[in-house]
Amino acid sequence: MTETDDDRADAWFHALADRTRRDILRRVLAGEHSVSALARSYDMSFAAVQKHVAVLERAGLLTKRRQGREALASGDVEAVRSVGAMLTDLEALWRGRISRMDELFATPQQAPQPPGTDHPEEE
Amino acid sequence: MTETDDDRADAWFHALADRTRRDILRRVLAGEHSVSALARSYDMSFAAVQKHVAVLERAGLLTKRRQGREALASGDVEAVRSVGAMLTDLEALWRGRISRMDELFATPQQAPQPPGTDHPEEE
DNA sequence: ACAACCTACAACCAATTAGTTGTAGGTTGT
DNA sequence: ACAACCTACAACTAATTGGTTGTAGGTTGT
Repeated sequence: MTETDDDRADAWFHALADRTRRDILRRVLAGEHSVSALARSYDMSFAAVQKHVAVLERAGLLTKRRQGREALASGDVEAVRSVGAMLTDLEALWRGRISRMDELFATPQQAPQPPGTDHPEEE
Repeated sequence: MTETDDDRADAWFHALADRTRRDILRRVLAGEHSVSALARSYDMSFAAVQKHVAVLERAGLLTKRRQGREALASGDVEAVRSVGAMLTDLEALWRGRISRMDELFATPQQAPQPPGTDHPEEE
């Protein structure tokens, strides 16, 4: 699998960066809804809503199960918690200045790291 | 001022939906960095990094202050917390779904809810 | 004064996105 | 069987995005 953490985070935040999708997510977290029931709630075509649902599904923020002719969508609260955890990690960075400490202690010369984690000079 | 909550949330999540911007945010949460210092950390043009910083700034996730010829960027942890709070609200919606299921089992008869009487807290 | 540096912004390009309409296939009730 | 319904996906368009290069103005050190 080539799915990196960054890929997952990209998908999460991209999915959340649209108010219609956030609203859909709210509804399916509160309870199961069929795609067509969701579509009736918005002033756009069924296909458009279906695409939004697909984006949320690809990001892992909701799951669908098939019941007869309907596709019932349900929010995945664990995924939502994972996104929240990412932000908590950001807060921790702020609190602890972890990045700066790494630089000061762990790198006598320079740091070999994933894409562009060079040392940012003195200021 | 016509900045709605949705506009703000759109900007937040859009800004976070790019791995370069998330990395920049990590750095400036850990400590102040000049734009050019940031730019040196990534394999792209200065202008590209500057645009990413501008996106984060417009979203309110970082602030810049001018010192001499440098623009020093610093992460705004309060904004990060606000984003986290949005996700917590989403979780609360999900918890409400469980409460309603409880209600369903608990009250086979009638269920006109007197507002805010009970507050089932469990996970 | 002047070269080196830092920032800002415009103009452009390729790729992606959010919407549309249209078509096709599976499910349900009569 | 058939009409009504639900879903999926393709094809298209307009707008946005993430990158580029180029230009211009302010700051610093010699």
